[in-house]
Amino acid sequence: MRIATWNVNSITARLPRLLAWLENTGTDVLCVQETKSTLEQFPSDALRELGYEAAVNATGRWNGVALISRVGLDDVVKGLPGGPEYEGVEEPRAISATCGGARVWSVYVPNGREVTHDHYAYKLRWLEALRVAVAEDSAGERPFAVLGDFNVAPTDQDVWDPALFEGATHVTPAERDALAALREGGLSDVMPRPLKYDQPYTFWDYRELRFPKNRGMRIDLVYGNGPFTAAVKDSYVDREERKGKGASDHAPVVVDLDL
DNA sequence: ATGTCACATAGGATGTGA
Repeated sequence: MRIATWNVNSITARLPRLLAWLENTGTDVLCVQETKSTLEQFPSDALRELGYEAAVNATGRWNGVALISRVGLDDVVKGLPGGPEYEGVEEPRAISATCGGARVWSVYVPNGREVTHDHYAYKLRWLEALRVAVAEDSAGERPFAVLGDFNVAPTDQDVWDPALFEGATHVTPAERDALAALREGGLSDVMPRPLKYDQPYTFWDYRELRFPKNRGMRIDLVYGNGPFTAAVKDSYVDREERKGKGASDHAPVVVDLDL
C-alpha cells in the first residue's frame, strides 16, 4: 500500500496537479490538509472518476482536511475528540478513517503564529488533545498512523537555519515535547528520504526564493505505531511536486508499506 | 525587499493567514 500526506494549500487551486499526481504515483491513501474549501466545493466527483472515495472535514476559507482512498474508507470520524476551540469555533483540523486495514488520521495542527499569541497556547492544547485521542490506537496491534502538517520541526536538523528560528514557533521545546509525548505513547517518526540534498524538507515558503535555495523545514510528518512502522518499505519527500508554476508550498510525503 | 500565494469582501484594491 502506498500512503501519503500533502498540505495542498487549497484543493481547488491544486486540483489539476492533485489528479495528475494521484495517477502518476498510484497512491492508495492520501491525507490532505488545507483544503480551504467547503464540503460542496470539494472535488469528490473528479476523484471518484479516478477511482477514489473521499471523506472531508472542511468548512470554508481556512483549514480543512480530508482522506482520499481507493482501498476503503470506513468508520470515518470528523474532528479531534476533546480538542480545543479557537475563538469559540471548532476548526476542521482532523479526520480519521480505516483504509485497507490501517487506521489513519489526517491532521492540520494549528500554526501558533507567535509564541506570545493565543494561537500558540491553542496549538499546545490541540497537540495534547491529539495525544489523548490517539493513545489507545497508538498502543494497539492494528497498523495506525497520524499523518499531516504538524507545524513543528522535530529537531534542529529539520530546519534550514535554526539560528533564524530562535524564539519562533515550530521549534520551541514545548512544541517538540508535545511530539515527544506522541512518540512516548507508541508512535515513531517515519523518516523520509530526500530526493536531493541531505535533509528531507517538506515545506519551503513561497517568498524569498526559499525553494530554489533549499531553505526549507520538515514539518509534514508521518507518526506510526509499531505494526505500521514494521510494514514500512520506503518513504520519501516528492520534492518534484514543489517545482514549477501552480505548486503548493508543501511537498507530499510518500510511504510504501507491506500492507 | 514585508520579496508569494490563495481566498474573501466588495464592486477592482485591500485584508487575512501562512
